[in-house]
Amino acid sequence: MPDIRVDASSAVPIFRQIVDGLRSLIAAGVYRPGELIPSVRQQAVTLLVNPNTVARAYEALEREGLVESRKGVGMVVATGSQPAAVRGAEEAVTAALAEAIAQARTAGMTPERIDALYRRAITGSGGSNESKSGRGANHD
Amino acid sequence: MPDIRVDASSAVPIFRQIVDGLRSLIAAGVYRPGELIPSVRQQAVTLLVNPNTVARAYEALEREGLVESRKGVGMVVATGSQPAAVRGAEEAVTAALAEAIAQARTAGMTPERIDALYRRAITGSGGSNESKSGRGANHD
Amino acid sequence: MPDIRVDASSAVPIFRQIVDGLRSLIAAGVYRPGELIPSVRQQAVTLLVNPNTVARAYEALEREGLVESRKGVGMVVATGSQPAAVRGAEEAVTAALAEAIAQARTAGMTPERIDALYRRAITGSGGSNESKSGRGANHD
Amino acid sequence: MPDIRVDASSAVPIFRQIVDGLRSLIAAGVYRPGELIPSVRQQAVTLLVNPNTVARAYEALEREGLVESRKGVGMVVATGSQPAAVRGAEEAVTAALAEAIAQARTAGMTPERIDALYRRAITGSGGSNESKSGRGANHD
DNA sequence: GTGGTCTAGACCACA
DNA sequence: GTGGTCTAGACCACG
Repeated sequence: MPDIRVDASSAVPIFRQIVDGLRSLIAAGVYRPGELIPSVRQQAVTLLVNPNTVARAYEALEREGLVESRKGVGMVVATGSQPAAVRGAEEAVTAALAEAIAQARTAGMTPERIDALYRRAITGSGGSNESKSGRGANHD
Repeated sequence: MPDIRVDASSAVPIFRQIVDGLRSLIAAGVYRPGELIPSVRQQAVTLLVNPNTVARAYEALEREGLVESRKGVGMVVATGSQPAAVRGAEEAVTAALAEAIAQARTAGMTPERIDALYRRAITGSGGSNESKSGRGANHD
Repeated sequence: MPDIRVDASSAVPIFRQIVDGLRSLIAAGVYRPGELIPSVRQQAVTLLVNPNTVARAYEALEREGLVESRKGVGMVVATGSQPAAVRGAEEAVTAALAEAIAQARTAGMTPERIDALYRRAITGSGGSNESKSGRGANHD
Repeated sequence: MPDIRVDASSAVPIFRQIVDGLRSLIAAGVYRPGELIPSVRQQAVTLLVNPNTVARAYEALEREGLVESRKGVGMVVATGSQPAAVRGAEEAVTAALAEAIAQARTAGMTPERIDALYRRAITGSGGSNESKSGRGANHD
């Protein structure tokens, strides 16, 4: 399923959804080094978004070093991009988690309470890791 | 910490920082029902922001039902606001955590990996509960 | 029951609540011409409001001609004030109704629909005149 | 009447007039789900008000769930907004009517008298349904 | 003194 | 182009 889905009514900007989506696909090995990613115009048609938005996303991916533009050819996945994509995704997730945790701390929550909320959030969203996480967590 | 701090260079809007800060203070019981919160003008001086920005935050707090505006008097903390403030803060944190987790999942991370990132994020930001992860705590 | 009740958390200004309350008491004959109404200070204590607010209300009542200030004595109900109070109350109510109706019209509601809403509003608030109003309207 | 009119000298705030006006247009089906409503700047020019005032109205409409903001695009009418708009408008009118009726009751008016005032208010403002109301009682 | 509203003008991210 | 946010300064009703 080498396709991305974009939610226009989401609070997260469309160009960022595209960046995150492609980074995930590269991290997961769906797009392999050297492979061409869809052209800006094609991607725009596929996702039903403005080409400028796709171009902006591709530009960000290029700055991240995950793709390279080959003149006359298009954007190709960079060599060694897969671990970089994994790292980038983890950094993004860690930053998001840290922000949520900071917000919780300023609200005066104890680490235990934050743990409880995290547990609830991760189990409530399709997760099923309570048996192998080695943590006797009781999610409520 | 009987005061709010505002970071103008943050990505989160100032008025939202004020909302979150006051919600936390109400949740923590610093401001009790019936009590007056600082006036718009006074708060503006304290936080070094424009009065309109404070007014916007107060308006949002009123919509949340945490405070009530008394014309000519000021904004008083609503009765029963404390549990509502706690609930509101937890909902906001849970939503932020859920969003981060969703992002991680789309990047193909395993729950164990997400757990590791969460652990790193919470210990690196002032937390200190990694030793007691046996979790005898009752999180509710 | 010659007392007024004031709701500080209401949207209608306190001074107006006092005006409306006293006007109603005069219209109902509870306060009769020549009779003294409570002093500003006493009324302020009774209603738990700012004396300035009571003074403002009394001023409005005096402008309406419902009460007169007798120097050294206090505010007395004016002669012939009862029908004037009735008239004033009806004018206020008519104005409020007209405003609601105008709002409904700009929303594109038909007179029949407005009638239905009015019927529902008046029966739902302690009224019991659906039998004598002779209207077969179905209030939904 | 595919347009809104704003009365700056009215007691009702301009931004609320805009909210009510657009809600009516959505309720009437003039603006359909998915459609763009006039941009903040354009609406400001049309109504001769400050863009901030329009933005404030649009923000309120978004909180009501009647429109959604698409960054860089504009405000689009939300799906299922039409019945919601009708409901919202009727709730507002009913509340206004109920408030007027409550005021009348505290003034000691009988339901019949209130009916008479309502009749007068609705016929005096462009209505013409007094002939089909089947009501023998025309109290004025 | 209080909050509520409006104007004017600016900068930003996004599409 | 769009909406989102912030500043500055003003006027108003209310208590």
